[in-house]
Amino acid sequence: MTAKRNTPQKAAVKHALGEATGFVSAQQLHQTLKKHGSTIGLATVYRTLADLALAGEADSLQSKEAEVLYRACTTSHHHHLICRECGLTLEIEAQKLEKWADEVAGEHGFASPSHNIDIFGICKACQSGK
Amino acid sequence: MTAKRNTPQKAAVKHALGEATGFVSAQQLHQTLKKHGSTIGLATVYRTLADLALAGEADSLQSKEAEVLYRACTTSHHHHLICRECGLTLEIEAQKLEKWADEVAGEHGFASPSHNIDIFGICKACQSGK
DNA sequence: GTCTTATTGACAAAGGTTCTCAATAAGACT
DNA sequence: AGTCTTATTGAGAACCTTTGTCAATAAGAC
Repeated sequence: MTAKRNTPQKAAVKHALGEATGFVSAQQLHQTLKKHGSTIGLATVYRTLADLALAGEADSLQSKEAEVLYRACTTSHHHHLICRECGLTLEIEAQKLEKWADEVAGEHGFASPSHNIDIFGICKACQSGK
Repeated sequence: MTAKRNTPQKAAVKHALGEATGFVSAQQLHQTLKKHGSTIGLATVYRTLADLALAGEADSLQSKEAEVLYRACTTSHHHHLICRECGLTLEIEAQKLEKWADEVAGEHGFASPSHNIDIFGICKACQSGK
């Protein structure tokens, strides 16, 4: 069996991802880690994030600037409400929505439906903040 | 005022985008255009597509492979049901959904809500086809 | 402690996209 | 038609994120 090993690097990435508020890029995480004294390599950050995303311990999201953003999250299926200014992220559930999406797919004869649903806006703090 | 000019290149990109079924990448469009004898530059294709997207004459979408896909579309707001196999794309409307997304944003104090909603699946043809 | 091998980190590709800039040509004005 | 201004083009370089390479390291098992 593929024996996974626990390394300080993986723990560091996990921790840094947990500390971050909202979504962060692999590059940002790498910078943060180095700033805190780590000598971790960029490739390792990418590899670890990909693993976490695969394991369902992190959510990934394509930003408009063509980079992938990650965020620590619960493993259950959910969507996001994201502030365009500060990156604040709320997890939202939507049973109705899941059902709706699957229904629409079914109506048109599509099998194995999946979906991308993310809502963006400006959060309260950023509206009043400046 | 910024005076836009009408060039054969822009017309060519528009036309090629209209001919394409489903979403295509800038690179694909560029290949297609060259295959048809055009000497258009890659940068021009990118620029034109960005303009079209801005003008609401084309829809853009981030693929999983980190490239941006474009598609000619009606200017009204809508979402997509996309086949993962062949790229067949249906435009779908969802008044309820729009309302729901805005409500969720409002409930959490978010202003200027917008959203990304795309549904993926395997279309009928691809299910039976092979 | 020793051994095996998953993992690391530095660097080098590999994409997609944007920038640069001289050359071209669209539209306006005669 | 001819001239002028300047938006636009095309070729390539530059940029950025991401993935691959590979010798060196160290985690876990014995």
